[in-house]
Amino acid sequence: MSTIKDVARVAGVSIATVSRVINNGPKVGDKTRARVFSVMQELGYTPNANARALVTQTSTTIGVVIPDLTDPFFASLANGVDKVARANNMQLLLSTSLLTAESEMQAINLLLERRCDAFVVHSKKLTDEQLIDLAQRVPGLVLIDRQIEAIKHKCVWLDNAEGGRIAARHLDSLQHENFACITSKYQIDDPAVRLNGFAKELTQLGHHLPTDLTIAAEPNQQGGEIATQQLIAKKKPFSALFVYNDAMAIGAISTLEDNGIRVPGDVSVIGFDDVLLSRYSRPKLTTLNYPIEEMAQHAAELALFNRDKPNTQASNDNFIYLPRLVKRESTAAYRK
Amino acid sequence: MSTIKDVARVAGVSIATVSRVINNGPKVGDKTRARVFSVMQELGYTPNANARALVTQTSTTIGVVIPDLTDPFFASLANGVDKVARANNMQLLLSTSLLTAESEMQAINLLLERRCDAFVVHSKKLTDEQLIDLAQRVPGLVLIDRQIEAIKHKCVWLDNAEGGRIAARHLDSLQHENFACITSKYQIDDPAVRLNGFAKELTQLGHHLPTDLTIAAEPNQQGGEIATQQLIAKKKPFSALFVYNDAMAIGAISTLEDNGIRVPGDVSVIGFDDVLLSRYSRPKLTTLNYPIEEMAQHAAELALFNRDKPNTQASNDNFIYLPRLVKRESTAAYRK
DNA sequence: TTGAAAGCGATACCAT
DNA sequence: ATGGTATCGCTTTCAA
Repeated sequence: MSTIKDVARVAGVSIATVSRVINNGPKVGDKTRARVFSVMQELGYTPNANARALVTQTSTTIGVVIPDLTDPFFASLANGVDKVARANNMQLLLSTSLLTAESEMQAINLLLERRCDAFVVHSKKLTDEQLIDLAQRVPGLVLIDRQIEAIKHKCVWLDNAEGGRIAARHLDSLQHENFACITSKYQIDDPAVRLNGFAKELTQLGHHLPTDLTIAAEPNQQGGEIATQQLIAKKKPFSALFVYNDAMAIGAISTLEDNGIRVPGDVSVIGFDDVLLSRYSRPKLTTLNYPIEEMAQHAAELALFNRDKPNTQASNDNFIYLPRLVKRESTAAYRK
Repeated sequence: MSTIKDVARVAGVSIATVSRVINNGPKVGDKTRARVFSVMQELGYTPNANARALVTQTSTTIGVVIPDLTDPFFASLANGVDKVARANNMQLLLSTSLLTAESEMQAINLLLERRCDAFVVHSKKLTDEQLIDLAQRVPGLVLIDRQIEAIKHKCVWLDNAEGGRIAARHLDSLQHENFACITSKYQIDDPAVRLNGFAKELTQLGHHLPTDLTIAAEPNQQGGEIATQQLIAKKKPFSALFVYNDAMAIGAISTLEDNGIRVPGDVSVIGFDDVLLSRYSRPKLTTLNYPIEEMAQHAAELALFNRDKPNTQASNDNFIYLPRLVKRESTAAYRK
């Protein structure tokens, strides 16, 4: 692969001049510029971004840490960051973190070594302390889907509790009286927060969520199916079901219908996340929209901004997003 | 951010020694090694991957070009490459190409500038000539989902025609006699090849695919719905429907059922791709599995291999994958 | 076992 | 308008 020196030699100019041509620098003679260009073409010259990063101290990359690309939720997250990268002529460096704290840390370290200009990190396993330490050392680092008070100006997150409350209000407004709930068995605290918001608001509204009608399962379709079977087995009446996420909700619906329970005729079901799936299901799922792509864009822009500005952490900003109710077909008014 | 010099200075050794410690080099005194390590810790030293890439001439990155991350198909592709990257202690550099030839080329160029060690490129817009030229210049470049004879040892692709044939055989084996088809209106040639394989095989089997029962639409759920409406409007009988992809197939099913046509009772529907969706739909979709993640892994490994080996292009290898029929619930035997 | 120094491929400042 | 050169942070001989 040819270098700037090769181009300079063939074109009969200095590397300084070639550099100017590459970067559309000022003051280059028209003839010279043309000649250099044609040599670049001829040699198939491509500037070396690593060398450039070394001297300019900017890598024009944004790093993203997510557990896994195949989850559409994280793919949307990455996509949001990619949009910002494109808009700034930068590129996405992806670091998947799988499930352990160790690999989350390693994923971040790899990005650090690349000297990314900005970092959007989704971490559930690292401790608050580890992340605070990191955030302090790295200006352009922003956490997404995590709320840490000490560095809240570097956290972009969703108000999960409010999501639970919105669901409660929605079902209440449909005159439901008997509630049930399916949650995730993984304690990464989102499930608990959502459920808590839901239960509290229900109480506020004068209802009651029976503890034995709250089932935890794997947060996927099959988990939803299993949890629903357990729910049905309780033989206690319920007409409104709040489910941890859309995949589980779809599983729940299919099990309900397999048992002759109509949705939303007999039971209203509400999911969470508003992933693609929810629009394809039948009945189409009522759910809470999680604007992850928008949040990711915001996080990326914030990270980029922080990198340039020194410590603006005096800022009192709070980057909380609210889930939005998307009424589709799986919830309806209660019929006695 | 501290550099190797800082570490050397504080530790009272030369940068050469620090370098040896970083890379677990041989011949370093135990005391020295320990001291250097502790200084690295103390200073929060992180080696600069760009500088390292410059001198070693390897970036330990694999570049991927895909149109868009939000399409689960491409997310799976990227995930396959990421697996290989992880396995080799490398990282994923992502370059999204959107839709135009220009931006596809630009996406590739950006990766070239980064001096990725390997490249997995999904390109539908660039010409054969452009890609051949590229493949010749860049040893570690492999095309995925594209078949170009001149560089077939650098192409990993799926036999779409065979997919069509498999679908035809499946529906024939279920005693169907009247066929219809929904295809994509975008001529990136996959649709035509699939359809062609389907129609040809049908003819082989003594059937006939009426041209007016072949409808083209947008390759998404809504497109599937619209096409199905048009199909129904023809008022010609059909009991077997081959659809370009799963999203369209799910749209087709919902429109059929909205019109009182049961799936698979009245009409059998078969999709293509086997994306997540197909397992969540009701009835669960019979489809053709497109092993894109596996193909992507293969492509990445091939790219890595080619980078090391010089020109092994004399190799007569052919990297064709076959789609696999996944029977679920949307197809059934024809009932008169 | 350790250090000095060349060099990777660019940029940018200082001359001319 | 153009060239010379120090420099970015690191690896890697070659000497000591």
